[in-house]
Amino acid sequence: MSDFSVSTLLRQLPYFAQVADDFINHLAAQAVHRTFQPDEAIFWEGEPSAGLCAVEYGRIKAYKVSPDGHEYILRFFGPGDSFNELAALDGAANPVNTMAMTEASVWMIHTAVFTAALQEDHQLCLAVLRGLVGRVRHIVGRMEDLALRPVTARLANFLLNHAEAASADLTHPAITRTLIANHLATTPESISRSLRVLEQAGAIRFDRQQILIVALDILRDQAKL
Amino acid sequence: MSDFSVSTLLRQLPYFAQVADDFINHLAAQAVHRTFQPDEAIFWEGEPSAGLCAVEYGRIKAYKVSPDGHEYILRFFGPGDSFNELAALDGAANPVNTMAMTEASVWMIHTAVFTAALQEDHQLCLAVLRGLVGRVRHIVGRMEDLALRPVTARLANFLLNHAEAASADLTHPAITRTLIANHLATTPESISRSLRVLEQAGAIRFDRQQILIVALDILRDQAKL
DNA sequence: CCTGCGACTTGATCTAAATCAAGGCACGCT
DNA sequence: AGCGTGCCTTGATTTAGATCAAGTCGCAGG
Repeated sequence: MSDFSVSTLLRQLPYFAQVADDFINHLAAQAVHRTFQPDEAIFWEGEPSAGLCAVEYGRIKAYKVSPDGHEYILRFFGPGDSFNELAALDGAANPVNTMAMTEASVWMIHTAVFTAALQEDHQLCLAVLRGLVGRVRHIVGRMEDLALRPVTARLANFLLNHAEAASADLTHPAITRTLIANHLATTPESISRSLRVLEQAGAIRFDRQQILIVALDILRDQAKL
Repeated sequence: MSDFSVSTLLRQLPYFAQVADDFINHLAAQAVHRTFQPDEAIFWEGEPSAGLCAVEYGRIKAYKVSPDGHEYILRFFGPGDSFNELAALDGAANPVNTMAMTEASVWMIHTAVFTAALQEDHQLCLAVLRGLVGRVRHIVGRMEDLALRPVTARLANFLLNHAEAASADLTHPAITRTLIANHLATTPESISRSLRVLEQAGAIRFDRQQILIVALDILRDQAKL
């Protein structure tokens, strides 16, 4: 904990960038802190809203599970990310399962506190709206991927997205191939083969377990954008 | 046009339910009207924002096309629906293509007008936020479908959604099997075979080209929810 | 009534990707 | 160093669903 400040964490969230200091402090004072072990569930789909969550540290996944046990990961979160906006906004059930992939520290703002803040602060409302619009645009891209593109193109797309976004860098951490597979709605084996295809095409290289992007243009081509 | 009133149309949109009359009239005064022939494009993906669109009459589809010509329909619209909120909200390019499937009449509110309204009216802002949250929840369900469920389950799910929602009823209109196929990211042949499976299972019946839902519970079971 | 067109059905292949099944490699632990 | 244990790779096989190819049905127009 030491000199960590929840206010600072909240301030980093795009939603709260424009919000007055007092307001931030007010919210921060009501935030609830929890830590999680690797593979520990944070909350389950269908449960009453867990409120708005902000990641202090650690890596988290949001996922769905099919009746026959297949996992589909909708999104990864890292430090400075927030999640569960949907339930925090409408007060209905959590839309997905979330789980800590590493040790993680999360601050949670109760639904009632957050919605009250929205009622009061027009700027906050606009910021959340902006954030949500960006989210939907991103999701639409992912749907297009799932509906229209083969595995290799989805993978190329994934690598492109994460080339810039440091949010979930491909480097060492807990981003295993199985995780990528579950995120792209495919299998580890297919990821392996597709990585080989991209390597053959000259888009990427392997440096001792590391995926290195060699040619963005070739990658873009493979992504069929 | 006769005694049709744009204000009344806007008032029906969930976004504008709580907004003051003057404000509605102000927006209505600035709305641009256009009609479209069957199979006529309304706007293209990537073009500058066409603004917020409201359907007076007709049936419209929002869709993406892959490089190899496959079409994926994200959503259908009918009278009283609005679309292109994303571009209207952030002013960036239209996220998808839209096309009139039948003769259609659409009213468009310029992006600048709409965003100005949002700046001014907190209630409007909250209403749009609510609407968007609902949209994302729905989309997440569709993603889960695409990622985790086979065609028959997706189809069962589709039939369930449209059993209540009169918005796009399965009855006579332009909702052909090819359209359903493109909406569920599959082919007309697969839809045909899956319909047969659902019939066999006792979930639906055919009455001269019509799909009739016989047993909601069996359908729910097939949807693997 | 015939004719032709468009959408649906049905069957026969084909194919991308999932599943199944060994190995191999790297790292942590004793 | 020796040895698991996980994760990744690679190959063989299977399968859901796409594609290809005929028909069939219903309807509109002559």
